[in-house]
Amino acid sequence: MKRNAILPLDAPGRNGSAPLNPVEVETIHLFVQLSRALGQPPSVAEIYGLLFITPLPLPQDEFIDRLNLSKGSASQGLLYLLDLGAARTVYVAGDRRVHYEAVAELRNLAARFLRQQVFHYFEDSAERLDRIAGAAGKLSGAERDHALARVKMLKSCIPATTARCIPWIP
Amino acid sequence: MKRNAILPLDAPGRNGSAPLNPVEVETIHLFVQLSRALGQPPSVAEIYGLLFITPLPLPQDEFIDRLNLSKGSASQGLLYLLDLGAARTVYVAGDRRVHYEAVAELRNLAARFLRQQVFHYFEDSAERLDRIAGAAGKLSGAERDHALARVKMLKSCIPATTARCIPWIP
DNA sequence: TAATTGGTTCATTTTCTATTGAACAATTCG
DNA sequence: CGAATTGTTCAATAGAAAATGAACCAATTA
Repeated sequence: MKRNAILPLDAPGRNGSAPLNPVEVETIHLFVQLSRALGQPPSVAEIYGLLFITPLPLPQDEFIDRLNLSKGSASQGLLYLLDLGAARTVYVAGDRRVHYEAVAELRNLAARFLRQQVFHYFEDSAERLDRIAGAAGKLSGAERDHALARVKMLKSCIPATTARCIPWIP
Repeated sequence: MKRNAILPLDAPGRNGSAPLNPVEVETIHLFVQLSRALGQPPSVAEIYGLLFITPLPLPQDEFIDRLNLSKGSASQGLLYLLDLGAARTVYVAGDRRVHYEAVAELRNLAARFLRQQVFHYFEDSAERLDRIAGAAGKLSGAERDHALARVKMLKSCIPATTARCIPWIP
């Protein structure tokens, strides 16, 4: 059976792991909400939320136990956050496990997110617009004029938008 | 059976409706791509794409026939676009059917989209942040300090982001 | 008034996405 | 070496989201 993706207020804390306190619950809830706006999976939001509010680096087990996640979700979610630049690994002496902490430079994070998750889809749009313009040349009068005007509109809009949204940092 | 959501290059054109020409196909494809980035349903993107590239107002039937959509999808999609402000209705003399045309002021459209579909999720975030800060006060030293710092960080970031993204128009 | 047309709604079905957990490295420990 | 620990991968599955189409309403027409 699948776990309840909604907040595990009653996290069992199988091992020695404490159940989530109210601050943690609310913070995680906030990020889950955010994730819906941004179209990211809730499990990833839960992981980032806990990372974000916890002052110490956490190992993978901690997420599995306290958030009641499967091994797979925890592993994948953490790798995803690393790739996104939203988490980094930390060395902890005397512990073989990899520990993670949140990257909390939210500005850079947002920029990276937009690039990787949103504007990625626009990469070939310029090329496609050229193809459309080419094909539009072969249409009859009114249709052609309208199509060319539309292409022009998109051409001026799409790159402008990406440029305007990411002036901060690579 | 369900229709193929991927581009109906071979649209049958049941009635007198012409199959999609290359310009239309490519334009629709572009908007479908865009819709993935923005988390909107493909059928809505198809509808908007056809609206956007067609010089004349179109009635609902046109979408059903040419995009091979179900009645329900066409109706819902068009209502959704109206609500979003991405389409408007047009009166066409001698035709009882409602006709639609694209609202192509892309700048305003983007602003409206962000407000309705993205920032809507942040509405109660300030309230939640206050609650988190309240609960954080009851934690022990280091945890409390960290939590309060995090809340502060979010408080300065979230409203700033929404303000920065929507300086253009209501 | 009955039949037709244009349109919406919503329960069901289909498709897609996220999550799970077992199988599989790779490393360290005894 | 064999057992235990840590972590990843991926096929199977549960759940969420989108699309369908039949039932319905309202307006028009014959």
